[in-house]
Amino acid sequence: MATTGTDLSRMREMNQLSIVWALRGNPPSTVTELAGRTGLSRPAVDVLVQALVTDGWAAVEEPGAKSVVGRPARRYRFRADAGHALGIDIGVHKVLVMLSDLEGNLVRTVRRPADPDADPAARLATVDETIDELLAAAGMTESDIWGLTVGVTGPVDASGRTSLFTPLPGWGEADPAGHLAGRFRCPIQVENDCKLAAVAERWKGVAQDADDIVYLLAGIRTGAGLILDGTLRRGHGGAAGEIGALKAVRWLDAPGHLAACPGVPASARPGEAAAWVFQAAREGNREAKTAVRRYTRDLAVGVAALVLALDPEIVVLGGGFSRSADIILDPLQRELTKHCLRLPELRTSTLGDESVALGGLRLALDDIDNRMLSAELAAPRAPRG
Amino acid sequence: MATTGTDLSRMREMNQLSIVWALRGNPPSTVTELAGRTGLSRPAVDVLVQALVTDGWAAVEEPGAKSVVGRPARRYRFRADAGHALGIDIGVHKVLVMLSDLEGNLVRTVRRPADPDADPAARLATVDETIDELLAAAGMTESDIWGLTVGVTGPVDASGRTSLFTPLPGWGEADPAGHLAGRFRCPIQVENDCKLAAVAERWKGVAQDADDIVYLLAGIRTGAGLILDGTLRRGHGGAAGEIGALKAVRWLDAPGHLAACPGVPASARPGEAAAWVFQAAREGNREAKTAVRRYTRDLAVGVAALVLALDPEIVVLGGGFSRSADIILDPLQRELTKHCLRLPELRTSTLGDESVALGGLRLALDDIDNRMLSAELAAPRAPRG
DNA sequence: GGGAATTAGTAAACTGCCCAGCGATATCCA
DNA sequence: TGGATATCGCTGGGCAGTTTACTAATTCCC
Repeated sequence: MATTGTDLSRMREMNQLSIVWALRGNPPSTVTELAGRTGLSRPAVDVLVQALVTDGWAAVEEPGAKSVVGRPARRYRFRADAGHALGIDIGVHKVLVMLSDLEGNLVRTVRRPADPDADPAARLATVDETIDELLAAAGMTESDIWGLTVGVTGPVDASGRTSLFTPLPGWGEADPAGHLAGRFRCPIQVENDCKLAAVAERWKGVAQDADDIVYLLAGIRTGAGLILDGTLRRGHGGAAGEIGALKAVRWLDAPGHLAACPGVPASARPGEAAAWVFQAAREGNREAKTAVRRYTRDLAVGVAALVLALDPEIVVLGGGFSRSADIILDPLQRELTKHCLRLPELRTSTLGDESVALGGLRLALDDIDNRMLSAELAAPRAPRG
Repeated sequence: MATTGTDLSRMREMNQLSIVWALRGNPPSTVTELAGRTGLSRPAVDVLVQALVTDGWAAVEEPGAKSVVGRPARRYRFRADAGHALGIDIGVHKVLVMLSDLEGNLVRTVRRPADPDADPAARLATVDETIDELLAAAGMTESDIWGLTVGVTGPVDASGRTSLFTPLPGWGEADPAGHLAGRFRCPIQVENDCKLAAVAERWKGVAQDADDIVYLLAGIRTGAGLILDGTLRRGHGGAAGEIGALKAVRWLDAPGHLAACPGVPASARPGEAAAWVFQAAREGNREAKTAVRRYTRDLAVGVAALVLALDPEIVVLGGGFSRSADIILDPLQRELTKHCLRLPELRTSTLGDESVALGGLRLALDDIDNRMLSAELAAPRAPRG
């Protein structure tokens, strides 16, 4: 811990930041309210917030509703539109890009389909087109983006590559960060999709109240993302949560139990087959119920390993199959009870397929915050890393 | 993040703390050196360090060796003896108590044997006697101790109980924190022994350079402790790392392969049996080698699960069997290679059976540091939580 | 409608802290 | 003994936040 000395100017910066933090996420606030939140005196807040206004970080909200006694106070709000962030989900079947302001309010979302067999160059071209469409529709340029995160499948190493393995054809050689660095000057993060989905669940999903979360991606692929002490865990090589690679954990084969269920229409694609089985199980089809039981049995081994390793507060069931949580949740819970010392709460994701892009937004916003905390905040422009 | 406003007095406290941090762990320092380390000006450091001296946190080191040109500078040192911490290991066969000063320098260690079958009351009585002996020998009283940590077997919940399970007879009902709170007024932590050993390895052991560590306790019992991002992970219920509870992970049975090896002397106690097998394997005994192979095969499944779940940088092999690392390490590494995506480095603990008490010391010292950071530091007395 | 009550905005004086700079001091070395 | 070098101790200046007091703008209530 290299606690470093402080002087007056740094103190002023810190107080200014504390006012930014007190403004953000709150309705337009009076100087008195800000003084209460920050612990500073009213005159101090006054001069600091006025500096924020002249720098463009804050704006005066004119009177509005006046229903209290005394002189009506000026209200200040954080100018969340001073900067923006992008969350980009490069999936197998789609590219999804979300744009938010500095407070995390969604400004615009653009989705484009992607060919599952597209090579990396074609896929990145689709990403570029999607970003083009979104920026044009929002009336922005690359320089308005202060940070962005790309979500991809497979474990991501420190350089932003997915060298170990990935279901995207040829993607091991792709360098999305390098590609996007060609047009964006802001910091670019690349992260595994499960990890981003986990972040999203804690931000806007069903796990907002928990600090220790295992996110389970249950779909055609199976994966996991871990949040411990409120922070995303990447692991030393970015491969945390890849428990599916263990042979004793039958995650690779687990979805096969669904596809192999007798009665599945021969023409069904993988995702459709699973949906068919879940629906059949719902209607009482014995063979479908067996298939689901086998699936959850295999799924549970890996989940139990993660639960025992990490002792989380909540396990979030996400991914495509979470739409059929009504069928999966009970058998999964029964299986987990067999394995675990202490059963964490099981919850079902409600974010749908936007979770990866959403988590990417959160990570980009966190990065912007960190840069604001370390660097001085001058006029609102992207604080450089 | 509730960044709160700062005023002058708080700034002074922070600067004073930054000087404490700059003094600590360094040889006696001149004002100029401290100014360089903290980024503060010389006069500021001067007045702050003098305040530290009058408060008893620092002391002047008189001249000493003078081999430089110019007027010799006064040298100040941190008074590490202003307070002390205890690390207490309540094991099955022994009670070990270690005393250190605020810099973590070991002052004294006392060890007493314990009856493996002793009930909690008798075991706590042994703990008390050990502490008595140590305090008397060090010429201290309970009030000189600013923080202490107790290491016990089994997962420890938030209340300091080991309610889930423990190899110590009757220990599930024991309340070591409550017992010690009777004589110590300082904060008392209770923690799982594997977790403390992991902390010790990062502090003074073989994993000082790593932030993501899996500590493997390999002995008559098998267990694990996790350090991620440089911090001990307890899990929401304190049961992180208890992967051995998974049936697919054969940790409970693994040591059995050693005890069941043909040729083990019938009279041997569990630990001696294992030592015999390792020695026999070293001498080329085929059956012993098979037993070791089986042991490491079972051990590796759980380790692989932890490695895949967390993607650590280093796996530390500790516990009683780590004395035979020369025999275990190679087969373990071979087994792990089969299971893992990316093999972390395997290292063998060198701390012996002091690691639990040592880790307890570190945790107690960390707690003291945190209290110093949050509270103001007046005269040196235990900063209250 | 007008005064009391209440709350916000503003200006001044005050305190505390760090910094820059200067002369005094202590030691070494030629 | 005197010069070189580096620390020590002190003083004035600047800056940030607090306190205090006063003015301004409303609402409430008689």
